[in-house]
Amino acid sequence: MATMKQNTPRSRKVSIRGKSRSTEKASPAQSNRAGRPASPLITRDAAAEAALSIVDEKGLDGLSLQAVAQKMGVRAPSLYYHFRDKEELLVKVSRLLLKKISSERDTWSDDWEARTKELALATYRVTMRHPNAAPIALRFFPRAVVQPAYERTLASCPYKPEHHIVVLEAIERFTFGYTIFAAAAASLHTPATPTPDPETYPFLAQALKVAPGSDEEIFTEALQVILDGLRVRYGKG
Amino acid sequence: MATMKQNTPRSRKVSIRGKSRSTEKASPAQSNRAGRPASPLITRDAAAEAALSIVDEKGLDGLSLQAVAQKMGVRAPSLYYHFRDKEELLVKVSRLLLKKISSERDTWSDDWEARTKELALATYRVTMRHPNAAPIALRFFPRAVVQPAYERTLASCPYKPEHHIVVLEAIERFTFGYTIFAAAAASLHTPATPTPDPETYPFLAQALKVAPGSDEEIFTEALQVILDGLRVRYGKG
DNA sequence: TCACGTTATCTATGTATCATAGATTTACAA
DNA sequence: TTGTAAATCTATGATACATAGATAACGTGA
Repeated sequence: MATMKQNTPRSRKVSIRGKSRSTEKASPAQSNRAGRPASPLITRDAAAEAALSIVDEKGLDGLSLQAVAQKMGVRAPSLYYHFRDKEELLVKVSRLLLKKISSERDTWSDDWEARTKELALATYRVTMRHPNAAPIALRFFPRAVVQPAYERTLASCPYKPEHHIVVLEAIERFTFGYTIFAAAAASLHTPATPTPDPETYPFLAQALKVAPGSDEEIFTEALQVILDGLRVRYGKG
Repeated sequence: MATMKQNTPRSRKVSIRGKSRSTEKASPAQSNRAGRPASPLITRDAAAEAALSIVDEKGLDGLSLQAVAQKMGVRAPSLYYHFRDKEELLVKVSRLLLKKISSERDTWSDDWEARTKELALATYRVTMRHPNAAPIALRFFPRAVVQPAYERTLASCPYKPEHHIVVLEAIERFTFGYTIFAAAAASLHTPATPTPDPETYPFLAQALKVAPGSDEEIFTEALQVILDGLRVRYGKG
């Protein structure tokens, strides 16, 4: 029996293993043998983080379970102990993105319009930091998760209840839609927007020439258009 | 020589082959032997149509080249004679969708705002007829193809050139973004929007109860919010 | 302290899909 | 009539998702 424990003490072995595995390329030999490790190598959160970073680096097509496993220093099938299938991992990634959005600020305004702008901008910024992951967020968008946020929004909404759905949908879908669209354009695989030929497309060419500031400024400005529109159309004081 | 033409005339054979192949499940034996057919069995357009119908029926995950080939009564590798890879087929599908949008109406208004609304609504309607295909349109959105349409829009745009980009982006991204978001919600894989518990989410529950009409009406209304916003913010008469 | 069930990984394998290579047959032009 | 190009096929390879079963450490109760 004592001979069974012949190898180096557990704690040491664990730390070595953990260390080498956290490096970029993981250990060259990946792992030695099967069996339960001293402490778990995989958590759902860590797997989601690994997946997100792979998507950031190599795009959606580069996201294989093997790549995730390699980044974590484990073998691909081990992930199935923590996730039913790949889709479940992607769901976790989409929630991770939502979490990043809500923690983009630590305080949020009380004023409805200010708060709305803050939330929209946070969504835009976080997504544009992970443009390749935007389609994941779109596909697995967890409606249930955002309900509390929407409830809070409506609670301080200055417009009449019969307009609430339009207000909510207009802002939500504009924000996510605009952002996802912008992310798709910034992502891989999308043909770059061609510079319009001034001869053929004089208005387009001119519009681009005198366009204001950054993409984010354009987003903010477009959002303001919606907020102005709501005020005009649904009253307020 | 005459003996070589022993079999039934070409035209007949073709029609038989074409007929059996155009049926839902294609011919049971799929095909008999290799070699160039009397007339081509595959066209790029037909393949895109087949792919779209498969996506409509079985979702994006159900879209395999084998499924497309089966629907056309051919073998999967034959598609590679017409497309470099699967992606090229998807590009074709995204153009097919754009084509359906522009042919949704046969006449378009001259008035800028009316025309804008028509185009947005056409986009919404066509996309919602193919919600599973929306991610394809998003991913392979052919910017170059829509440039002429945007040029036309700007040509009659009542606002100043320095606002053109915001106007264009606000409307384009709202339209596509809103639509794609709505499509994603209507598509497979998305957890159904949970009905909010009136106890926990009183505002949300109330908002849904007094919500106006159909989804399309909400979209139209939200679009009008933007158009109103543009008018307030950027003048006009 | 030991034995045993549980936990968390592994290896090995199966299956599906994209993609390529090369064979096969027809059309068409010289 | 004959040869070259066109358009399909079969056969095969590579890769990714997924499952099955083996393996080893943990933890708990006797």
